[in-house]
Amino acid sequence: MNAYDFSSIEAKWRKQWREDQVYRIENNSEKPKFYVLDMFPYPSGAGLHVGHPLGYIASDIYSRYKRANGYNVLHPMGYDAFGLPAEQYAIQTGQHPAKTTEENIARYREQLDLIGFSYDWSREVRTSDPKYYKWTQWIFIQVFNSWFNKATQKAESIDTLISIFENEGNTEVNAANDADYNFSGGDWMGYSEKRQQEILLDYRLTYISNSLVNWCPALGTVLANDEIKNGVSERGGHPIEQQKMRQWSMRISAYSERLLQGLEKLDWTDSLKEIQRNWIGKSIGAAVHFQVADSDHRLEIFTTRPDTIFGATFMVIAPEHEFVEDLTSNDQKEAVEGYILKAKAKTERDRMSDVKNITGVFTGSYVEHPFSGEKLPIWIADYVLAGYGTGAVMAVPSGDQRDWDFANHFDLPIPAVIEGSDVSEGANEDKGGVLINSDFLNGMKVKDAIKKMLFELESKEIGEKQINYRMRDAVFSRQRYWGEPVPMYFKDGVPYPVAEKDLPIELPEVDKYLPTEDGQPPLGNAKDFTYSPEGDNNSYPIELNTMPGWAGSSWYFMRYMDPQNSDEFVSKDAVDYWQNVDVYLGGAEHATGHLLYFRFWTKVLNDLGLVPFDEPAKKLINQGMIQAEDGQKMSKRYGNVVNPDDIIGEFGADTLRLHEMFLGPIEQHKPWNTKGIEGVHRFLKKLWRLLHDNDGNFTFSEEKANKDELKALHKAIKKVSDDNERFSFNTSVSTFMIAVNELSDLKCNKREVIEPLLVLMHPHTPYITEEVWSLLGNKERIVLAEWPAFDKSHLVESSYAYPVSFNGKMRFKIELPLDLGKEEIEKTVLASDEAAKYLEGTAPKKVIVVPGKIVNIVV
RNA sequence: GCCGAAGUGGCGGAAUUGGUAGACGCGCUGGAUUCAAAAUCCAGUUCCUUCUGGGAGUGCGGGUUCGAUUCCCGCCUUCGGUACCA
Repeated sequence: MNAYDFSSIEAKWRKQWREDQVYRIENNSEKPKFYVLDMFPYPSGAGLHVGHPLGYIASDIYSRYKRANGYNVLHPMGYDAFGLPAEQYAIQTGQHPAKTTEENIARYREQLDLIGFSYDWSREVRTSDPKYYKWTQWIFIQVFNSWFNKATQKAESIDTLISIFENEGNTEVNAANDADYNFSGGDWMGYSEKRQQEILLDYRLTYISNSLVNWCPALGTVLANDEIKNGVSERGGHPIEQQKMRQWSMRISAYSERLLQGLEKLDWTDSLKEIQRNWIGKSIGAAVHFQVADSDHRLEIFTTRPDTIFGATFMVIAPEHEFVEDLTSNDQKEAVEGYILKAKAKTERDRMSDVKNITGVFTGSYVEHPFSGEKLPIWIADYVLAGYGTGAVMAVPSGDQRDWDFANHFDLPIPAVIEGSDVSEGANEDKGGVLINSDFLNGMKVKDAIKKMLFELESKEIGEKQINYRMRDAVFSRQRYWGEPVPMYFKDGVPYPVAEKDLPIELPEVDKYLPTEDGQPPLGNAKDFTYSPEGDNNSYPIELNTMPGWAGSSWYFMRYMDPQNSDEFVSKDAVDYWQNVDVYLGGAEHATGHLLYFRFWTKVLNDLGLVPFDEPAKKLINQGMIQAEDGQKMSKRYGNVVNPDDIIGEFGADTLRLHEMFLGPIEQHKPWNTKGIEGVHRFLKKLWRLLHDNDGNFTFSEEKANKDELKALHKAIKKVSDDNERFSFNTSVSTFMIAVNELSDLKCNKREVIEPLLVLMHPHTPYITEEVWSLLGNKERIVLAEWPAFDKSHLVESSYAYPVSFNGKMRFKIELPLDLGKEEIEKTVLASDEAAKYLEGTAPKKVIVVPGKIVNIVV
């Protein structure tokens, strides 16, 4: 044996570990469980660059560390394999996306294997595998067969709703729904099956609706709100249009409150929780009904400031508001129609870039102010959004800047209702003031005035307290090929779920991946894509939309627990043992997408009694991005991609792992640094030299370790344990370096010290530690070794070099026994020659002594 | 605009509970070894300075404290989220 030959060492152990199946984990164990999960990747054609494995390395270190500490650690990996790029490629080349996906996965696997991860690959999942998406479809059907009971704040089986309908109709039921009609139990019993199914669809947790969606013509599909950034598609940056389309949606809005409250008990970063809170967007206010003058209509508005109602001088409704036509007077008809036409023509982007441009039109109608009786004009303006609240607001120009801008532009009155407001300059949105010009609210503080007004509104029956959420239901249809088929067929225009025994509905073959000529999604190209339920000779059309990318990733963590189960999505035993994820690692960019849907599905499955927890991941760590050396994003386009395979070829996987960790804190963004890699590589060579003589022969000693050697070791045990516990893997690397430097200085290659050190380092650098471990004659793999116990007696010192400060500035050190009392310390320090120099003969004003820490002298 | 996170040497970063600022590594400088190089080793490396010493210093300005990178107030910059949410 000679120099540190990482290539052959790593190849040897890669093979050996695979043969020994050292990373295989059982569902039955006496040990406590621990679940460490990485966000699984989409296998793109470009392969991995050095930024991708950062989080995987960190989670691998943590998994190995936990395993060494006696846990049964579930640490799996798989692929989020459905997605747009494979399909775009298929459209261009005609290759089946399954084929390119397969190839990309093989490439990913090769790269991941080189790095030496401890994944239990027997548990791999792929969302595009029919054996997997069978259960995605099955969960979809469970969601379809559920409704949300607002009284219990839980999803329940649709059967309980049906029996309520049979007995008492829908007037009393408190459900999340889209039904704007009432019926009695008798009515229900008299309805046709079709009508009943249509009604149920308004209550189901997944439902079909004709709703305004974000249509992306370039991608040929609709997109969810979280897939749009700055008014264009996140993928590709294409323009978005608002369109009414028939879509499947999921009623995530029913879970707004629980998704919000659930954040409290999660150990996620504050910034990530804040992003989710903002996205959910809870606001507490009041719904107020304004009687439209000379009309039967009552205009319902939402406001968070009911106290400012006396400052309302006009109403504004969205261009899409349902009353637009009814409220438009004859002489305003032309103007209104022109305005609405213009508003419709604007894309999302135009509207956003047009914020400063104030537009609007008067309808010709008025409402009556419920307290003053004054007539207030109703305007239409696109600064009011149809999708939020009721799509109508009472405009209080002195209290809301947007209303102020609008009033200022159209010359409408701006009366102040808060003391001290300067309405000539702008609105006063401060909630700390006192009410004026407001009848019975005069002199009250805003908070009290809101309470009083709510009471008045409710007693006059013209309004009530209301809570609104910004988060909308999630569109669940994609007009694409490469996704899970929706397991629904249509009979008489009504959707029915496919029977469980007929799942999965497999993706049919098509001859082209584009929409059909009559505008159907790509699945419309399939021949005979129909379904015949048992006992029915007819065949019915199957839903042609596929599921969105987030479907498979919303529950994958459960499948890893029991990946081969063909009878259940996961067995009760497995999910009871493994529970939810203890540590989840991934990027913060999934804050409003994956991480919300992931929580949502978990809550639904929990409500339905299918899993015993209602949050998927207790702790979440967001790893930062590695930028290219030039500070830019690492991308093929800029030609600055660093491939981990190349680094491994030149320095080995241990060096790559160590270097990625040494770059800085895991959650921080940081540029790749090629120079620094030689430093960690040198360190590994130094470790190697510690155990090899000048001729390259392996050498070590069986002698007992002395005090200094044990001190160096136990200092490292303590520090590395602490650091690993708090995911500070960069500082554990520097601790290894310090330990090896000290042992090199001490010329210590004693087994008693080296073996525990190897175990400490093993999570970071599995290959070299396993090699040395086996050279030391160990038969068991280091992968299975126990974490060394820390013994603080090795660190106990009898004296300490006290830093002595004058006015907080460290001047010199003085070695004193640690058992010395405060007074003696003070006396000894003040009597020292060193101190005399700084005291210059004067007595100190004050002396602070913190035993074992510091001495500070004030002069 | 609003919300969140962060600003420390030439560079990546460390300082975990208010207690020696700059650990560890890179880079750089000088030296040893070598015919030479690679590799390795040793010493130095925050800045200023009148250099056996002194002064300044953790984005900027204040404050609390014997003592502040750490706590408080006000600003600046960078990054991330969000974008008329009533």
